[in-house]
Amino acid sequence: MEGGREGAQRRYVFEVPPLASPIEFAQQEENFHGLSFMIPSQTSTPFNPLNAAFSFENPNPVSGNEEVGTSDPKVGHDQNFSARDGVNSWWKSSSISEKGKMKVRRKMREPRFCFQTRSDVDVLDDGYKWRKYGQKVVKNSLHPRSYYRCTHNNCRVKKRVERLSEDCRMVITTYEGRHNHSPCDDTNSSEHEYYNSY
DNA sequence: CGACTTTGACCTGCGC
DNA sequence: GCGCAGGTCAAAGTCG
Repeated sequence: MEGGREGAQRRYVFEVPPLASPIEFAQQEENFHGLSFMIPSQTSTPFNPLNAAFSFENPNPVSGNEEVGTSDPKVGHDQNFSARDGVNSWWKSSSISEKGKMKVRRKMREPRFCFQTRSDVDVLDDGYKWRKYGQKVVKNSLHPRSYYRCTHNNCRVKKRVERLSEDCRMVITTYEGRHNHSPCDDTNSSEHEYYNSY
C-alpha cells in the first residue's frame, strides 16, 4: 500500500517510564481501553518492559496520549487494521463453501494491542501457548511477519510478530483479541499469576 | 502418532 | 475494474 491505509487508524505509543511498575502500567492501559495486561516480573526470555514501547490502537484517543506519527517507517505499515466507524474490525470465518476456500466473513470487534521489545527471540514467553499458522513477507520490511494463534480451546486470540528492518533486535508483537482463559491453563506455572487475560 | 512448523495458494480490502 | 498487499488456510514436512 502506498501510504494510504495508515490514515484509517492511529497508533499511540507509550514509552514505559523507567520507574513505572508493570502494575502501574497495566492500570494505565485499563483506563485507556478497559484492557489489562501484566508484564511478567521475570521471565526466562529477554522480555524487558523497560525497553518496550507499547502502543494501542484507539480510534478515540484519550487526551494526554502521545500520538506517534508515521515518520517511523515501520508505523505506517505495521498496523494495517481497518478502523471504520470508530471501531476496529477483523474478519472471522464462519462458514465454508463447497471447496472450503470461500468463506463468509463477519466483522468482529477485538481489542488490539501492540508493543515493541528488544529481544533476540521472536516469540516472547507471555504465559500462553501459541501455534504458528502463517508467515508473510511484508513490504518495506527485511523480516517476515509471523502469525500465531492461541492453542487453547475456543480461544481465538492471535498475535503477529515481526522485527524492525532498521533494528533486527527490535520485535513488534501485536495481540488481537482477549484470552478467555488464564495462562495457567496452558502452563500450570505459578510464575504466570502476574499475567492477566486481556 | 500427535502437535507443531513451513510454505504456497487463495481470499479480501483498499487505493488508484 | 485492476492490481497490490496483508491475512488465512491447509497440505506436507518435521520433531519429540
